[in-house]
Amino acid sequence: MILRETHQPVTGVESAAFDVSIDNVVFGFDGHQLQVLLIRQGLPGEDMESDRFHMAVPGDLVLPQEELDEAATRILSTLTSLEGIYLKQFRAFGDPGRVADEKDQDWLRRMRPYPDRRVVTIGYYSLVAMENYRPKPSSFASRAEWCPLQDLPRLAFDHNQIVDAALLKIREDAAHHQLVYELLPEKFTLGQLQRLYEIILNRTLDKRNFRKNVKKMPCIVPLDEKQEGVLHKPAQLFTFRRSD
Amino acid sequence: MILRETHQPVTGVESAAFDVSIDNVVFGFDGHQLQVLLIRQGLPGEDMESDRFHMAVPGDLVLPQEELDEAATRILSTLTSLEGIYLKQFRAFGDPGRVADEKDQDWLRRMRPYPDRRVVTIGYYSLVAMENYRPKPSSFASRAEWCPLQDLPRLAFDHNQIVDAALLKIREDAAHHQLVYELLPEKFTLGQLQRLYEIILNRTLDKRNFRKNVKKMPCIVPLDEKQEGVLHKPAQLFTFRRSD
DNA sequence: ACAAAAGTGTTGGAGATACACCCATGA
DNA sequence: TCATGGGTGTATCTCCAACACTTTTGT
Repeated sequence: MILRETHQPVTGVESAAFDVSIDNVVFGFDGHQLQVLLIRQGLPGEDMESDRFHMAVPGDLVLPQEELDEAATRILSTLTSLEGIYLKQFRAFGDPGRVADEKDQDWLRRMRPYPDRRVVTIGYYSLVAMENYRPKPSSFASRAEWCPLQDLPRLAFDHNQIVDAALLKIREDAAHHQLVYELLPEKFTLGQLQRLYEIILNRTLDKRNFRKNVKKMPCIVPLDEKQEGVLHKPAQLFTFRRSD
Repeated sequence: MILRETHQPVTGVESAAFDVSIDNVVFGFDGHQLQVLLIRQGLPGEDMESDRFHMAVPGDLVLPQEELDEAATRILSTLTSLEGIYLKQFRAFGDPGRVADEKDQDWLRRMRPYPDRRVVTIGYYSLVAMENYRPKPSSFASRAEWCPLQDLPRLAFDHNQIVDAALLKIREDAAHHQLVYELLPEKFTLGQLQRLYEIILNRTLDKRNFRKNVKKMPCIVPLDEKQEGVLHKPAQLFTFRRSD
């Protein structure tokens, strides 16, 4: 039976209305492992260290007149001060109970105008060169910080699931030679580039074959510079040329 | 400025509430071209032939306690009687004006309890063997019918955009040797299979090479049957074995 | 001198591409 | 007999995988 078929308004307004939110999974790369950007969703006046279960991926409600992509950009920059980052939508999450867990209710009741309203969230992911971005906490997000993917704590709502889904997605995308660019600093070594691919693709690569392929890519160009201060033979530095 | 930061309820309830809907892009294959399943969203008592601008992809609102995938399945079967079809989420559409067009307002005002509410829709796509499914109209959807992808009319809301996005998506997925199975009848010829790939991949394939590859797939098995009633040499029929 | 990562070529196999003619049927 | 799509094999090329040793720096 479809309510709208009767042309009568649905009864129980609140139950029919949804909130729509955005959750951004921001991946960083420190040269060794993938990291995820988390915020501490503190309640006002609460000790920030008190409870790790309020760790969450940076997300918030979409405003009434806002496009989804715009919302994702706004929310990320508000919560983490990250600007000019390419965000890509990857999936919607709409389990009716995704926000109903006991551990999340307290926060919701204090921070959301309609804490009981069902929330459908749109997941976005993004890749960031960690060293270029040292996120500063905003007043709302009590703290933003990088966390290695391996030791993610239990996150708010269904955010662990959202991170997992985002990871699957970037694995797919990387196999197709997309992205990657965003995760590295402006100058990088071929060793770093290879480690990044190995982590994303989740397998080891042959060094010589890898370098052969890299040489064929016109967008990766060598610089007249070498690494300094490393305790081994210094590597040549490379950079990306996007306009090629 | 973030409203929730103040811990005050947002004013203007209606403007902050969203409807969430599902739109299903169902592709069919008739042996020659791709088709899309459309419904005529007639207003009650209106002549069905009166206005082509109410053609739409089968979609409706998500119910308050319904998972998104469930909603997609329910909505498709309610509107088209199609059952047991694999639906895959591919993207969310949230342009604030996506439902505001003049041509759509009349229908919304009569069929939706809150016609002015912003609607975020989650797009699903699906592939169907056309001959297995002759959709019967339900009472709500005045008529469901296949329409060749080439001559889609102007559709309701932003459905043309949604169909385009779905098409892009299945092209991607087909390059990865997924799906396809669903689009063919139980018994098919290699010619049909090749045409299907050519249409989805949007390029021509070499017949001999194509057949070489097919022979290597254990899931495509020859039958002891030939085409009948065709005006050329009858082709051998094949079928899919999913359990291999 | 040693530890640690950088850097460098060749070979063999698998898979993709290109290509042209005869066959069976219905009209 | 003709028009239509069905059906078949070979030669070449490109891409990918496997594989080991020398080099340069800091300590």
